[in-house]
Amino acid sequence: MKDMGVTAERYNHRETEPKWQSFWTENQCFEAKEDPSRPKYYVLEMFPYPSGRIHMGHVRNYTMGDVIARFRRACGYNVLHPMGWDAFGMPAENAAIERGIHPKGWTYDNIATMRGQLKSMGLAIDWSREFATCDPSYYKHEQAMFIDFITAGLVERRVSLVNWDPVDQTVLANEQVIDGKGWRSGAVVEKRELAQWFLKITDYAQDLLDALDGLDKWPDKVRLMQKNWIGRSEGMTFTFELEDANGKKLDDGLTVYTTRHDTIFGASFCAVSSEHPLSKKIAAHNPELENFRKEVAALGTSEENIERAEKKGCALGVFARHPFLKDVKLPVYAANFVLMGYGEGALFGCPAHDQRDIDFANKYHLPVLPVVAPRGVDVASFKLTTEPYLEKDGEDSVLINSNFLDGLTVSQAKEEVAKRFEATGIGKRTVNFRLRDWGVSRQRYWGCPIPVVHCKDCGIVPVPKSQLPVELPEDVKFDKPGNPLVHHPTWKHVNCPNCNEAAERETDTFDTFIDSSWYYARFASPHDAEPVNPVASKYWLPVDQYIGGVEHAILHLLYSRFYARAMHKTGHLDADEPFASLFTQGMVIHETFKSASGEWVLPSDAVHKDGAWTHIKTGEALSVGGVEKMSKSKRNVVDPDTIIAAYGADTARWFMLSDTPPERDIEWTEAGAEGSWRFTQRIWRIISEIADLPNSPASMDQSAVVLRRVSHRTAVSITDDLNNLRFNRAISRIYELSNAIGPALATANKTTDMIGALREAGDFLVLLMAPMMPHLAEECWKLLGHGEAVVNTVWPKGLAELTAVAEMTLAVQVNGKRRDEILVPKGADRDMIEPLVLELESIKRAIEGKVLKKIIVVPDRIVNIVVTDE
RNA sequence: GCGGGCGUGGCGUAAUGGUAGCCGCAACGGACUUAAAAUCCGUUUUUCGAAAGGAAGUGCCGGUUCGAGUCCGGCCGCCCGCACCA
Repeated sequence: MKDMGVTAERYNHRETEPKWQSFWTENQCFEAKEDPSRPKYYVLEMFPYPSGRIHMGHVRNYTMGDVIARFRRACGYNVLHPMGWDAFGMPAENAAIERGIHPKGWTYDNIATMRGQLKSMGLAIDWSREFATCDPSYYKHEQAMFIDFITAGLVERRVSLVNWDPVDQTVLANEQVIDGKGWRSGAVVEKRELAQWFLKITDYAQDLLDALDGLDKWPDKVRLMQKNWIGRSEGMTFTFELEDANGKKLDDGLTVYTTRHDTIFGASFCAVSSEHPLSKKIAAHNPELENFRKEVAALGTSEENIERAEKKGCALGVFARHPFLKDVKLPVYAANFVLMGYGEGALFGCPAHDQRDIDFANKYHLPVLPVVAPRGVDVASFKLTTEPYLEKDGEDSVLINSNFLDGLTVSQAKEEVAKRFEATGIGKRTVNFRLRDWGVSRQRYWGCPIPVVHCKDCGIVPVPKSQLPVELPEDVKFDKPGNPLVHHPTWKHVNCPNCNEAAERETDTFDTFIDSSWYYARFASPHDAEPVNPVASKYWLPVDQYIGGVEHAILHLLYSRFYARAMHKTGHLDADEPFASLFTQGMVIHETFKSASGEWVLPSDAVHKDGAWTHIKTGEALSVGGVEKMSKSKRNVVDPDTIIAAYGADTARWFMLSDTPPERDIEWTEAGAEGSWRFTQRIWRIISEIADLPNSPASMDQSAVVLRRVSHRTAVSITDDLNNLRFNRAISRIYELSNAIGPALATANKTTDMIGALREAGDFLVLLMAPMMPHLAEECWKLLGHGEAVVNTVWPKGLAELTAVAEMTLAVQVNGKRRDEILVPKGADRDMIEPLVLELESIKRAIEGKVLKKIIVVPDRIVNIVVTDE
């Protein structure tokens, strides 16, 4: 180990930080090895997309993970803290299209830059496990597992409706469709049917829902969001008989899904999706309906449009027979609000008890018959016109106008209808989920190739595992719209692995969410020949603490949970849940400024003068925008490199952890950063002064005990705070400890015992802050004369004799209002306390002339004297 | 529309149902300095008071409790998620 050459003159982060980073690397401090004799701790932050440079959000995220990693390590855990790159995706391809750079070069260049930036933060990461998802050595396992998924029945290929950009020749995600137009091309987006690959996540809908209960270390909010997303509902599917306008029975029936079978007597129409087979069939010889279908398709898929669109329908000219009332016929419409993808793509409308149905009924002059009403209401006069009656929680409602259901409650009526449907065989109880199967095909180059071959004789043939990976060709051009893999002269032409005849590769690539659905497991054995090594994964998994943005609450986290189950089923993993504990951190936000002309102005160019903001150069008046998430477009981004260069990584880390609770948005301020920087200097001064003191043992002498108590109690509370990810509290405890050391240092005549306490306090201060400011801690530790590095030093424990409390100050209240306080031994009981408080002058005054009712004594908490006026 | 969360000094925040405002930022006063910066010491919820000492106070109204920032009910405001899911 080389001499680190510490001097006490100044703290120079520019020299110190790289020095200790090299030290940690050279000594392989953070390289994790399986060791069954020690408890493991796997801490993981959501890995970054290599977009170019790290931003403050990364700094915050990785600092939190790093504090946990270093803290757990000091506590004796065998810590795994890896880093990698979510490296496939559209921005690389866009860079290629816009600037003629190859996606691969662009991506790996970005990775190199960002790796350097992350290293400058001094993260305790095992870099030997690093990989990028665009490495063929990673995605080949993804391909192999996909083939296993096919064998296991977890994959389906089917035609589905997609948003198609006719100019860019590609499928767009819903978020990429803006006002019905492609976000890049501006072309009007079409709906098109394409054969797509799907992963059957719906097979696990119930399990994914049920298992949420066991994820008790996940935020309730995320669990609830997933629950709503899975969207389980219990209802019935049943079939109406259909007839034409002349009353002639048709061969087809109409099967609908409903959760409100109790309202069947209030039904006044049926509606099907315009994509429903019945609608398509009739449209073939009904031009009006065909026009309607086109109109619905042209509306696009943007949610905004859907929300604004008027409820519209087109009569099909057929009628559904009411299942219980043989003379009642319900007109059937194709309607723009019926989703083909949910239930049966068909429903019956009960206008009296559904807002959407009543809107539709009013438009097409259909009856509105209430069938549920508050118990005791006058049935004859209970009428509804524009607002449906919706039963509220706890309200006592019963069925009316409903034949054999009259007088039953909603749940009784549901049960009765269900029994009758089941008895006659026209319907059955059904559970439906909102969750859709996961479409994983993307018509993109920069993604993992889907490892199948299309053979005109053999059909779809998986690529044999021995031929994996199916590597992306590098010699592609982006001169034409669409997927370059389709235009590549040779790549897609292969022989069928089955019959050896000429065949074609699948040119679609995987959704990048697949890449990020199992990377955490690959980190357990990143160089293994199998996707996941069973011994390593058994030891390291699940991830003990996962940290990332709440924006991934649904997709990434749900896909990962599904993927673990799919890997379990195919023998790749021995667990179902990837992340035992989840933490979602807040964003980094910053003030914004706008010029009179409406242009965003850099916050660093805004100066506050005489109560108004002006531009530092032009003097132009500026308006203050909101405090918002850092974004390039609003020009309120702060570059971590600049901050680290100016103040050092420790200051940046400290600021990202302090003041604001980690789950909330934190505002970046220059003043806050300077405050953090000043504190690093203050620590350095304090430690330098302590280091100049002679060596002296910590004793229990009275002059030492006061400070020693602070040190030891701080250790206890910081341990608790870090175990619970309350970084902001841990930091305020560090401030308190340094505030206690300052005055003690300033005392002119220090006893030997006091010096011992000070030296101990210095040690505690350094060790306790080390997870947050690791470089400064190492430098201080060295300065204090310790031979071993902080990184190899165990976490300090508070001694019981110093953390124990002997005396307590209890508040003394009169009628709940604080009047005085009293110092008593810990555990003092009523008999001891009562006489004491009644002797207090302030209490005597407060209860004078009143009648004493009782005295509440809660030992070690409070005393409350209850008095009345008479 | 449905679901969830949050309202505490000038600001960020703290407070197992038990002395509201720890800690930080900012501001102000003082020390050091030729001066400034840095540093150190102090003040800083509002209000009455010279002081001692009072009074009010955690968005608003009510409830439970000896005691409510915290629990319950109802409003008001802000934020987030989902959104034609039959």
